[in-house]
Amino acid sequence: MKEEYLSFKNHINKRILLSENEMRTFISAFKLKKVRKRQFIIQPDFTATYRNYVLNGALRAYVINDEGQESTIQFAIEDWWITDYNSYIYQKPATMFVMAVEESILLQIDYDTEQRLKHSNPNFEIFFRIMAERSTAYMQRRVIENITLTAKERYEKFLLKYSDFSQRFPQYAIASYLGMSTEFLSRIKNNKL
Amino acid sequence: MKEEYLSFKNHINKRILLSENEMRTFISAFKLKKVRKRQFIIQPDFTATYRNYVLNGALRAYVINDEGQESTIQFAIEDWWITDYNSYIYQKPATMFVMAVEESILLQIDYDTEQRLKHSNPNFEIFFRIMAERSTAYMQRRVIENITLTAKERYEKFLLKYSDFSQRFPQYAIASYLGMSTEFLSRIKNNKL
DNA sequence: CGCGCGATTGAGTAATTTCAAATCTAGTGG
DNA sequence: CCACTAGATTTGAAATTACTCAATCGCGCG
Repeated sequence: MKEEYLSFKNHINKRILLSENEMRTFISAFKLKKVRKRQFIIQPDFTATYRNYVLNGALRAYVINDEGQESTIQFAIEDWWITDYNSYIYQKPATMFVMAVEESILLQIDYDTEQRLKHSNPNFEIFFRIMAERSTAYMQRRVIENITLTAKERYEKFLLKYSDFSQRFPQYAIASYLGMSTEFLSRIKNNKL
Repeated sequence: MKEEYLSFKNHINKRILLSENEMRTFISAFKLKKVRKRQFIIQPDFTATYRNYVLNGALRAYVINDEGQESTIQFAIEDWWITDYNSYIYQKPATMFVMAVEESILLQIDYDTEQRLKHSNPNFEIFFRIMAERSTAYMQRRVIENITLTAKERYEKFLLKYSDFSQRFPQYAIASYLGMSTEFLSRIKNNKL
């Protein structure tokens, strides 16, 4: 087992119990992929082929509406997953951009390989079920925060939970993640209200 | 197979392929539950024991914040599932209320039974994995709409997608689902802007 | 039949956006 | 390594969006 896969192995161990053999099988379904800064791994109209685990680096998923406004859907740094979820699970064209914000190293599994993996061993199926369940819970918490909190409260909560993110992603991306304008976030940060 | 379970059977068939035998096993893990109008099936501080499929009726999940303001998290009518998702999957105390808005008939599975069911047959595991995946995708679409659309746009999209809901749930519940005040929704509806 | 909750309306206010200009910053080529 | 530039952030002022509070209306349920 390569040293660089340690965090991934750890990630898996936190979710399911696998034998050494199973672990090897699981990990070997993933391919190492390096992406340069500003490189896109997913673009609208192309179907998302991969589910991506971030070994190293930082990426951002966002959509662009008719007026050209960006909305950040997801951030990912080390030990996070990222893809256009809708596109990946339904295997239909993406609506998102997923771009590397830093030079990054990913572990990629493609859709067909994932299906085969899951059918080959119920433990693998369980792993993806647990991932999906937690994603749902996570998304639901985000919905709740979005509809119940003010812009300032959303930003403060964001800082508490993801202090790393604010160092590694541009302010305008964070603003659009939190559903507010760049200017307004700037004013919140600098207490200009 | 009882006639009243037909919609449930159909719901399952759309997601996985089961033998007659498997279908019987699966369905028998659920218990029929009738709830009266205004009855709570989940309350804050109590752990959500059940995942609930709605055979008949209408329910609403909501949270109440420190200032006493309600926010609707989810609606459920026939052929929808409802629970406090966070509470159920992590088996920790709920933060939501789930209340029957109409007299309703539910199919309930409790947490332990669900675990046993999943471990007894990979097909059942697949079913819950697919449910969770689709929930994540669904939640993500809701997040996107929340951060990209104005109040009016959110309401219009809601009407298109869930025209049934606006008949069966009170206006203030829909407003809080969409993250706006009751008064503002009323003005949108009646073009008083 | 009336009570009470939910929906509507009006007026004033708060939150947030928009637009435009100024300032800062990081990356690029010379 | 520095100067330049494009992009990112900040600031100000005005406009818009949405909320709050209070009063009224409407209607379904007991």
